[in-house]
Amino acid sequence: MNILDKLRERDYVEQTIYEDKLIEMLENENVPFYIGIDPTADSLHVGHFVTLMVASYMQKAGHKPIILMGGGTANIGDPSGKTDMRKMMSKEEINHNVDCIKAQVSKFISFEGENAAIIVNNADWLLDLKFVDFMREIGTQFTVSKMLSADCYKNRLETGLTFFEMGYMLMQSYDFLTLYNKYGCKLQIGGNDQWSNIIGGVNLIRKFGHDDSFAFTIKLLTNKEGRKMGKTEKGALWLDKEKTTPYEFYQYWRNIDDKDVRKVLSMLTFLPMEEVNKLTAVEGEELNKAKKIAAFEITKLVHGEEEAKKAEDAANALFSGSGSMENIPSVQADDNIGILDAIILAGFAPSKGQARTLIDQGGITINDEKVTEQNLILSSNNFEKDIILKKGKKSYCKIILK
RNA sequence: GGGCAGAUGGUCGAGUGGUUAAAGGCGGCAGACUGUAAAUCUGUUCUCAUUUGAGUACGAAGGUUCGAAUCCUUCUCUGCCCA
Repeated sequence: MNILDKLRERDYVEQTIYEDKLIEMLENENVPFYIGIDPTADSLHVGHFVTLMVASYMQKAGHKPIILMGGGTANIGDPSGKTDMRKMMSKEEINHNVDCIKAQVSKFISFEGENAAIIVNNADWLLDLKFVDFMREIGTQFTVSKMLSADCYKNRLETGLTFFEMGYMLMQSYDFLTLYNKYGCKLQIGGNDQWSNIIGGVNLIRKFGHDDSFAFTIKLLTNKEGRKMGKTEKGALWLDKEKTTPYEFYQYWRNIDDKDVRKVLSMLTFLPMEEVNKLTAVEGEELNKAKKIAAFEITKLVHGEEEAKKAEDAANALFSGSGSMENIPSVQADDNIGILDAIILAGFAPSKGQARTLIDQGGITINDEKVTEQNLILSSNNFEKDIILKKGKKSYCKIILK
């Protein structure tokens, strides 16, 4: 089975271009390919996860990943955020982010060995561009009428399309061209929302007389309602364990909709498809098994086996009473802390007002007893040293009195 | 450059001088039901204090008024039309 079919089997692939030639090339040579990541934060989130999975499969199939950091494009900001143009990020900031991201990327792809991945930054070539030269060399290769026929611009036409947004396509295309020339990069892989920008690059290379530039896009990870997965009340689901704890991360996948289990098993784990099929062949309550495995496997990929086990252990302890209480999320608190402050400390509410609401609504329990008293003081005289604070049905936090 | 329209809470979107901390939808959270699922129903959803209370808030800054998201002035931004 060729790699593209393999990716298709796992439902990663959305669109391809020049597919026959692409398959032929992938079968016959080791192809340098690139994925782009904007270093706008010091951690990746679930949105990047799928792309990294694909990159990983590609590397295992013998192809060389090039990770393109959008240090140049991150400078000016994302055109889709209309209201606030992103602040200029300093070089230090970007470098810091690149370092953090690299550590996360290494969990999926290898920077060693024969087809070791490399990281490049498009700031290296974009920031020094001369406008007129760029327009003459690259700008002449694009026709506005063609660009406007792309869906992504068509929609924007009514709400206001800036020149910058159109220029974004040129820059991304130029990235591909540069990587082609510098590293022999022949394939770009990206999210399907990037389709227009991606084929811009493919065609640009072809206009300069080469016929071996290719691309395919990856399906966005969405839930059954078509909404992007990985959104939580606290914002994005980060891959950094400081930002999203492994326990929270595990719980997110443990709680997904029945209808999405198959998708995450296939797209976010390396489990063989036969196993995925077997796991998801059942219905109803039985699917919980598949969810547990999905949660474990996905957490293991991102945080390592040890953290995944801890998260699983904590879940068992809290939900089925079988694991040890050792690994459940916990915070230290001063003795004689008020219940409201404890709730905030545990991260269950951002303000006392909301903590009160939670108590009023009967959503808070301590050691399985419902809390009704807002002025309750947690002191070591009345309680054990460790107190299990619970919000709602599935948020737990161990309060450790100092 | 000229004309017109608009900017409201996490989001969408009502509201045109006073019971407006601002309808309704979505989203979030909690309760019931359940499988740590979905659907459904109920409650809740600015901050602080909590018996009544106070403070902020309707793009920004001023002003009119006993009283403004609502009226006036200037500014910023966005869209549409004409050039």
